[in-house]
Amino acid sequence: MKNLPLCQCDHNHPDKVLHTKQEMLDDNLIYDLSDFYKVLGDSTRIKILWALDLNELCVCDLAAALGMTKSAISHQLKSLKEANLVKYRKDGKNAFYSIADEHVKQIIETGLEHIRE
Amino acid sequence: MKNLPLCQCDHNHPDKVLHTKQEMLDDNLIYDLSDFYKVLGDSTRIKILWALDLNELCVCDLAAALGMTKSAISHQLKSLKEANLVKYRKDGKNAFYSIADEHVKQIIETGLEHIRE
DNA sequence: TTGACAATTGAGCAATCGCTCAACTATAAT
DNA sequence: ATTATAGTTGAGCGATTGCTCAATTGTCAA
Repeated sequence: MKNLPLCQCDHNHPDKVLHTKQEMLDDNLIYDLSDFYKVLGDSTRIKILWALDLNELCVCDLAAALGMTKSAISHQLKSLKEANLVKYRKDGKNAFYSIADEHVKQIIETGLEHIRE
Repeated sequence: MKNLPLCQCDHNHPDKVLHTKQEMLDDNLIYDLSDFYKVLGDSTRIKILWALDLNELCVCDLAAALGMTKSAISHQLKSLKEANLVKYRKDGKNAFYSIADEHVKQIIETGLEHIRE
């Protein structure tokens, strides 16, 4: 049997379907939210956040601590900066990165809580 | 100048680098955590979670409410199930999905709080 | 001014992701 | 038994992702 392009079964629970449609989050908010979690959905970026939660670090130190190239770290820091998860200050040749706000730690803690069941 | 395979500058702040290495989360925990957030990093899955937070729904209702195919929804439900974000009960031909636990709503709320600054 | 180094950036590539499509299973009604 | 429908699954595709590599910028020291 062919799979129709759109499900035809909202005669099943039309009230629920309608209710869900009406209460659905705004599309832009959905995209912002999933984009935000997408940034957290990478092991390198989690490591960076964890490291920066311990202390402020320059790109070079981060690369050394994580055993990765400065380039790779810098690329990921860009994502984290755009998501307002980290901030930085320039000091001479160095760029010192740190956690943007206390939210971040809370979010990581909640995630850890969930996976630990 | 060539980019060396590993950063050589831990003569910069060797104490910080060492401290970061020592306090780094266990690798498996890092992977589990990023995998968990990866699941939340998709707009379709966020919509599904939001919908299921409103009321229990079958695959067909979800597909109707989100304007997607049953197949697409079913694939995503599989990810959500594996991440312990949703659970389901069978009733005749239907599979009714719902939110696995109260954690999920809290995680979404925290995310929303962050993106709203 | 020159050279060294921290950091950023863009192109490119392999791997992963989310969807479609088609086939399939399972249950219910006739 | 046959038919219809709910749901699952695997292959395959186009798009995205995370890294490497090379080039570049900016700052400091000689």
